[in-house]
Amino acid sequence: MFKKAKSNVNFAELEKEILSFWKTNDIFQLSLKQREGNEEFVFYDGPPFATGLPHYGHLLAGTIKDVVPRYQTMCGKYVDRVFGWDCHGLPVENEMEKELNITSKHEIEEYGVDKFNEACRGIVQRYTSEWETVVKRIGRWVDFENGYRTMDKSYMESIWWVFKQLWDKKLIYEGHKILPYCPRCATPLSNFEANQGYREVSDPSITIRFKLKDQENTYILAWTTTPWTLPSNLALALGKDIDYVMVQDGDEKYILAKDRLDVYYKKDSLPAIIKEYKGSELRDYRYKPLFPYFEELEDQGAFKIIIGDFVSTQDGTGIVHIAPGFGEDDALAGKRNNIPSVCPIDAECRFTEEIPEFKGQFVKKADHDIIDHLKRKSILVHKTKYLHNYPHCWRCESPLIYRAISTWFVNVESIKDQLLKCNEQISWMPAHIKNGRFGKWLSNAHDWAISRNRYWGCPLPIWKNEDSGETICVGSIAELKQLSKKEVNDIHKHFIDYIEIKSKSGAIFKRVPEVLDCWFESGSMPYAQKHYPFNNREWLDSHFPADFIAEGLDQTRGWFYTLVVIGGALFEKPPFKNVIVNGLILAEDGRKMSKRLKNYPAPDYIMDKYGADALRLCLLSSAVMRGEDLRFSEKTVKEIIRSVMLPMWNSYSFFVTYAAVDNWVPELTLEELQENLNNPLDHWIISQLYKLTAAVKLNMDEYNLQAAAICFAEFIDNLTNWYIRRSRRRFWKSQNDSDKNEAYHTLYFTLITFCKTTAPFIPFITESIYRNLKTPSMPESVHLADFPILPVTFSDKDLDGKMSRAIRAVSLGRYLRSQSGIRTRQPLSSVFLVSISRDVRDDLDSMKDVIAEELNVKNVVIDENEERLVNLSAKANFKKLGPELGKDMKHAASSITNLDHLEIDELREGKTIELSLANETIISITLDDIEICREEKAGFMAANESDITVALDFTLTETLKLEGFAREIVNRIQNMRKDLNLDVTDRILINYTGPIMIQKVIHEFNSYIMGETLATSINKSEKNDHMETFMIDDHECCFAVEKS
RNA sequence: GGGCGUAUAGCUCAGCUGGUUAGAGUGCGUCCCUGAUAAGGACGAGGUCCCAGGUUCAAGUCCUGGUACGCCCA
Repeated sequence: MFKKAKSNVNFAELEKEILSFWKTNDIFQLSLKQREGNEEFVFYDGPPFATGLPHYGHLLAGTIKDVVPRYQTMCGKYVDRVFGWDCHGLPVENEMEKELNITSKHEIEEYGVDKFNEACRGIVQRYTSEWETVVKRIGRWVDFENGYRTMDKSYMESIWWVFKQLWDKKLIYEGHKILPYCPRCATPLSNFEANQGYREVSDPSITIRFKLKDQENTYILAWTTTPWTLPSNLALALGKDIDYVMVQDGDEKYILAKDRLDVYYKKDSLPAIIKEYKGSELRDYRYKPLFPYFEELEDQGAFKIIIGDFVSTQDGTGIVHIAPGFGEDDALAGKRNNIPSVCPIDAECRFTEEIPEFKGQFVKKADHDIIDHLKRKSILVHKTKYLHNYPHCWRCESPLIYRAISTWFVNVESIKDQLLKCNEQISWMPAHIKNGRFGKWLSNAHDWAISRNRYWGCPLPIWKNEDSGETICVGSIAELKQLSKKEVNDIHKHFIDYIEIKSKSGAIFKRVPEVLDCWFESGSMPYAQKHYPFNNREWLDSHFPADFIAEGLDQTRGWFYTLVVIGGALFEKPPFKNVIVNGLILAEDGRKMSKRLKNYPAPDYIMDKYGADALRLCLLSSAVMRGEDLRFSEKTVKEIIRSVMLPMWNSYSFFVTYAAVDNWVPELTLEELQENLNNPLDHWIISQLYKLTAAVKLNMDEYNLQAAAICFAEFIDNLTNWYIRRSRRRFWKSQNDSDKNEAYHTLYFTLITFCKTTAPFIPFITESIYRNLKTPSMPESVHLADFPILPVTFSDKDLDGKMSRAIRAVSLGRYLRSQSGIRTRQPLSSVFLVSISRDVRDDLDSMKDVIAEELNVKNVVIDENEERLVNLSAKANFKKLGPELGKDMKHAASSITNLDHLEIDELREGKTIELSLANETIISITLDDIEICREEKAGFMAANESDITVALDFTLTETLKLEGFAREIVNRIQNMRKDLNLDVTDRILINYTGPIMIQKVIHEFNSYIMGETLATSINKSEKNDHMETFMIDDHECCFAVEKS
């Protein structure tokens, strides 16, 4: 016996009950246990930063990370799901600094690195309970208890192992490189960190003049947006093929790009051009340094004109000031031209004593003073503001400085081919990421700067002898113990910086101060999460690469990249086989979601109001599953409630209502049922069910979650608005005949199978429905069931076609009724279904009953003589004729349009017709070469769509009219039943008053009315207060209904 | 400046390898139906398929060049 379902369901409440059911009964654990020993489906969970609360992006990725494992589990796989936390790095340090009211590295060291790091350790778990709450609320099943943390000793030791592997493969080196550097955090950032903070800023844009040596009053005009780099200027770069001019401006001569003249001079006062050159002609010209600080470097090749391919005439003067210590182009050009490099700034980007005039000033702040200085010396010729995108520190928002830094690198460029090969083996969703965004990024990969001059992170396991520069790389804690002869329990910076290694010769090695980029740590996750290879040595053989990972588009240069670099370098394999890359969730206004702007509804609010299922399905049905942006709005969640959740619930509620009335229980299996189906409606919905399950499986196996999810609404629509609508009466028949039993079975299995199919997507509502519908022999949770794979014999394409023709005929009939103004409740004598096609006629004939009932007509007349109702014309079949005729196509099309009725008939009889075209070509055509168009004849009540024409006989006989009245009366009484909240099985007593006409109807259709409304009596009485008054056509009548 | 993606109805989006009235849902208007439904059905209005060239008998679809937006990198 099934419990009745609440008709006013509250999904959020229902979900909370399900959550507690899962928890109490340990369903997640059971779902794993049930598959123990089966083939594994390996999933890696990318660790979020342990600081900050989860937002929609996390919910989205979390949903994907839930749907796929649930599906794979239902398909029989064992899917371990372990949560992870990214605990190290600047995000945490930053949070701690704020809390300690500290703003510089200097202050951290004063405070004490040990205290600082321990404080960091203390706060990383601050939000874990909030995370757990939200992740669980959205319905995600994942193991929190055994989650990995990048700060755990075991995890860190594996990182050392990874590092040592790279070291042994000679993929780690120390180098100087121009890197984005945060002056506040006093650390270089990786390039992909730098770009997280691009923002439009206004910088000074100045043009300055460099006096050429050996030439009277002649200046080169150069341009820069970083005045503070001018003291470090060591060269000027020109484009080889760019045209430059020397112009006379008063007493002075200036050199600049020809294309830039009109920017510096007004059109009507262009200066005289004295000379023109290509850039290459000016190579090696020498100029006088602007500042005296590095004058001596002239002997080493500085202060001359060089050629650079990066020079353009887009901005400035077409002449670029080169400070090799402060720009990637600059450094490279300097190296090529044997120009030395200077970098006169300290760790916090303040000028050193090399620049005495500005010593101690933060470089960006010194811009102003430097400009002033240049002005006084008459070096400055032009000054304005320049708006451009400039990178900022992604944590503290300081503008970054590009500067030469000593850094440890992974030599990614040397293994690039390897990595590209790995990428070939990865299947990306959406596919274009593979050779697009990710592939392109990989082919342009630079060496990866992995050291950070910070504190809270996994230390680089490198010990260095200051004098000789020799280095030792340590690959494990045991190795460190052995080399140092010290006890080691924790390998965070503040524990191991004091540990020294003494070589046999007595040389002392000290650890280098840097810690690792936290992306190196998360990229080591496949190994470190299980403390590989120190533990679980064999584990990796069967758990690498992962079958599946999923993260956002922003991880292209993040986790996806670091996983591939490390996996590729270590094992020459891609670390994952399939990846879903989700897009960004934007606010409804198309902008980023912003707490400050409050331009989006909080996830809690959405889940409390509509439930997690609706939110999940809303996300899963959208193109955000294919890496596109989603404008999220409450409306789209509501739409899911309307189109899927409610109709699904109502179908279920309908079923249990009647099953309870009849005490119905299933006796057959799905297979037995399928073999014994008689009613075409049942056959049809089972066939639709087959189509649904097959489509969901196909799309899930291709990781196309969106395509799978959008199938649900269509199925639900077919179920509610055709199957149940047309089958409704089959459930009321008072006797348990076999058709009724068949209907019950069909709807029952349809609901259960639908639940199983959609359970990975909407785990709550499906669980709730399934739990009520299941028989004792079925698993206690839908998530312990197998994903339904229906035998192909369930599919009946023939019937699908028949039904869709019937639906089309009905829709045409409804159209005719709406045109004529005769409502469906008014029975009509006949509908004419006309088609020239025998197949169509046969199909419609087999669906006669369904059509008659739906259109409320007494007779269905099938006919082939469509020409009585429609005019025929012909149109070329472009797809077929186009390739054959080529240029003649246009002429043929117009000749075909002119075919008359008789010619069309000839073609339909199978004859071939010769057409002579306007250009005198003769072609012969058959029926296949044309498409027949039909247009309803004026004056006839007919409607046509392709090969079906429908006409209705609108003649109303007295009997039909009376029956129409009877149905009106039934309708009014049913509405009253509903208003009284009567149960579907309640019997009623009817009293009425009305004119003679109504009395006649009630007399004649007495048993019909009573049967339809479950009335035990219907009596004429005096009008009283309990009665409701209705107008039926022009007849006023009153009814009173009470429960008998 | 470069890479990748997107651009179709008021809104959210479908549209397969090019084929002739460009679709759905929602919103709006009118009508209809209801022993499950918070629903449902029918019809109507609403489109220079971002722009400009090109290829082709035929372009929303392919090519080239632009524009706008998003993300990423300089």
